[in-house]
Amino acid sequence: MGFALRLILYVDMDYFFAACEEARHPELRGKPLITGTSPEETKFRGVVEAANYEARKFGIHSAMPTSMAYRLKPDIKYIYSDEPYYESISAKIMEMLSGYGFRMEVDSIDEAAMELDVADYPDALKLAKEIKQKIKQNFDLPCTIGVSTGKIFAKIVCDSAKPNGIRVLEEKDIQDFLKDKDIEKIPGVGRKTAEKLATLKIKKIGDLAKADPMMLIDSVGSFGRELFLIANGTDESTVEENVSVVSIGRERTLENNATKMNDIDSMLNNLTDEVISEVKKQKLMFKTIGVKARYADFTDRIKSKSFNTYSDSKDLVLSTARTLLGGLIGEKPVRKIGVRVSSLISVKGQRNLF
DNA sequence: CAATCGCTTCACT
DNA sequence: CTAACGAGTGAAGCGATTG
Repeated sequence: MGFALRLILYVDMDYFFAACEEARHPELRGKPLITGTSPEETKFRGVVEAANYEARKFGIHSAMPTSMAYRLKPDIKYIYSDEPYYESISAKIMEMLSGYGFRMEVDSIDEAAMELDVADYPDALKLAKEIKQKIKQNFDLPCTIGVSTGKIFAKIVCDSAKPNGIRVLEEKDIQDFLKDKDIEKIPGVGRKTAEKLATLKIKKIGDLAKADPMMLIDSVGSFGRELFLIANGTDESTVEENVSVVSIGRERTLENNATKMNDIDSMLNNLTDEVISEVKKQKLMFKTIGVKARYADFTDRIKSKSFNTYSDSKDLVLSTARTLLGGLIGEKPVRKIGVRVSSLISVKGQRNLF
């Protein structure tokens, strides 16, 4: 007791959007359920955002086209994701967690890391159980909690304990736990990175641990160094209280593909409203405005423009976005447009670094 | 030649 | 039948540009 052992507790809500729906509509429980990105009328143009575990039994998972989910399970229950509602539940959960007073990093709508100041694993396990039970009692929602000596280790072990689990990974067990796991279990390693590393015959985290760090850096840049350290049991990640936002954007698929500015005007106005209200809510100003067009053939184009002063003006976003999009709309039909602001500064004055 | 710009790529839910 | 299915949010990286 007493010496400093850094312990991170990582909370990840299980199938969060769908679980929120089960919590407010208990009659949905026990049956396959998905929430998706598009309204009921056009649901087949969208993708699955969350799938409960009954749905996953049929091979359904997030990011899968909704049309495919229906092919796998024709009588599946579908709900159009109600993100403001999930956001409000999330805020309450995060508030409850921050009430513990530990350093805490909110990673997404359904994930958070807490840096504990307990001195041993039994205390951390006890705390994890208490938090899990509170989330169940207060919100009727399941979650999984991972505990380890670093944020990344805690996240990986959390993933391994899903759903509805708790798992503590002690320092002495880390290497052994990691070595047979696929490298894609490391946050930040997706398909492309995995493919690059596969050409070096690296598929498991154990392969990473034995690799030549220089070859790793050659293959995936500075990320290679972090990967090597992780694989060898060193997690340098830190829990950051105020991870500042780099950009704020909204994008949405049009009801009908567009070929003229006229076709996108109202969507552009809506997206701009949403971006501006988020900017104001977070008390930010921006210096760069960007747009994105996705064509019917699913190729994307983006354009952006930077100014030399900060602003939070809706009119500026609207007029700039309209000009930029004007250059992207032509023969090729556009199915989706987006608006984004970046180069952000906090209104309180100081620059938004880190 | 360092900082910024405009854009592409990638990850993740 | 290995193409086609295909939303939304955001960070990182990179070559080009600029002061």
